[in-house]
Amino acid sequence: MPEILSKSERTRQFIIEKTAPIFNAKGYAGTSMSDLTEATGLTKGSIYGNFENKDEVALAAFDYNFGRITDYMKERIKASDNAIDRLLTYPNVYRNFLKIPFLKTGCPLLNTAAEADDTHPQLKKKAAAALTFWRTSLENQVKRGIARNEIKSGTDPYQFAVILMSLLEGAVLQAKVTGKSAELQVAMDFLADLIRNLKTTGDN
Amino acid sequence: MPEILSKSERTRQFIIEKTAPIFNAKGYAGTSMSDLTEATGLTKGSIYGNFENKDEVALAAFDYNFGRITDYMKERIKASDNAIDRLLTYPNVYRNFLKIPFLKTGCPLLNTAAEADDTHPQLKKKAAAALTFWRTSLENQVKRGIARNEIKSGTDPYQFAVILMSLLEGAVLQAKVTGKSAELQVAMDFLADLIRNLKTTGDN
DNA sequence: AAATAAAAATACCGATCGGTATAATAACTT
DNA sequence: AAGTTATTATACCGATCGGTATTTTTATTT
Repeated sequence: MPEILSKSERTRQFIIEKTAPIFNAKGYAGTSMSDLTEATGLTKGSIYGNFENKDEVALAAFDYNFGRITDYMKERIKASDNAIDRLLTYPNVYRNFLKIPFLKTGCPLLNTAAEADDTHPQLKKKAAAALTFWRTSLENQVKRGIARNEIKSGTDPYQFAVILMSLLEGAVLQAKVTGKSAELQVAMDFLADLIRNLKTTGDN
Repeated sequence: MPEILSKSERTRQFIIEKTAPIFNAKGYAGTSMSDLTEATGLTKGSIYGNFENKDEVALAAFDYNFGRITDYMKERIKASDNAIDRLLTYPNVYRNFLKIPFLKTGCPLLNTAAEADDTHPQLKKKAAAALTFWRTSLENQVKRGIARNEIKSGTDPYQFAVILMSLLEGAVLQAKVTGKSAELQVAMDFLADLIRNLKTTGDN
């Protein structure tokens, strides 16, 4: 485990960070190698010295983009100590989706899934894995809430996770294309109510 | 109003019908002029004789794709005579989304909105208009249901429309990328319950 | 500091991109 | 059926596409 990152490791990371927003905004097909050289200030020789081809940059960029939003959420979720408040982090954060700087170009999962499902098997696979990862994480949050008697025992973790994700992604899609967050507010209000209804009643 | 379509009008329509699925599958940036000549069997000269440029074909293709799903739903909705059953048409149809032939390449609204929001102002505008059209249509269905005393008077048409659309689009996104319709089933079950809960109780 | 290894820049490749004159052909009009 | 108009095919344009071999520069090791 190197204390100091080698030049190539640093450059590789630099390329990913600089190009990830471009891939998210323009998509895989819409992003060209010259977009990448422009965004990084590097030459094609340098980029191809660190990545095999455009695909490899795109795949790394997706991981980076998804990792960023995952970290962002994780950070905010752990600020709460009970299952209901933790779940409420999702509507609370996504309510302001359009104003979160690194999400200005949209949800990487949404963008990548929509583009890649019929065109790019490798990206599709990554998007599918990210979706499963997210869903499993939500399911675990619900399960833990049930175990700690904070969430009603009858709650179906899988169903709840799918509903939450559908509401988030569907509302983000609408907000992004209309430019308004009214849809986001209404959907997040609804989701917040759903979550609060998971709460165990005082008795039992 | 011509009884007989001119050659160019027929060719124009032919081009739209043949290329619309390609645009939906590959997106605007991912679809090339040679994709269009290949799909139609025509030459570039012919296509450019009927359309100004690639943009114009793409815009017409979007209208065609969106019109198709709109007609498809309208046909099925009008088979029911009360507001609840009419609304239930959405979960009933979308439950089988992956198996509906002309939707194999996904929801045109979802695909176009996701790609165009940061890249193609004209397509974005069309997607936004389609979204508003759909939402208004849903709102009117709810309002009519309230007027006819089939839907609870307290129901918020705007909120309901946004929730329904979010659940549909969000679930379709998940189903398309995972290749399974389990998410679709679960989300559509939930939506169907939501709709049934709009029903007026016997008393009032 | 010199030698060596690694990384980045340059210059180039063939292929494809969207688009356009122009020529050939087919459709309409009389 | 002949003449005219509209439509389609051919052949080509410069620009850009993703990618690579080679040289120059920069890191790293000795």
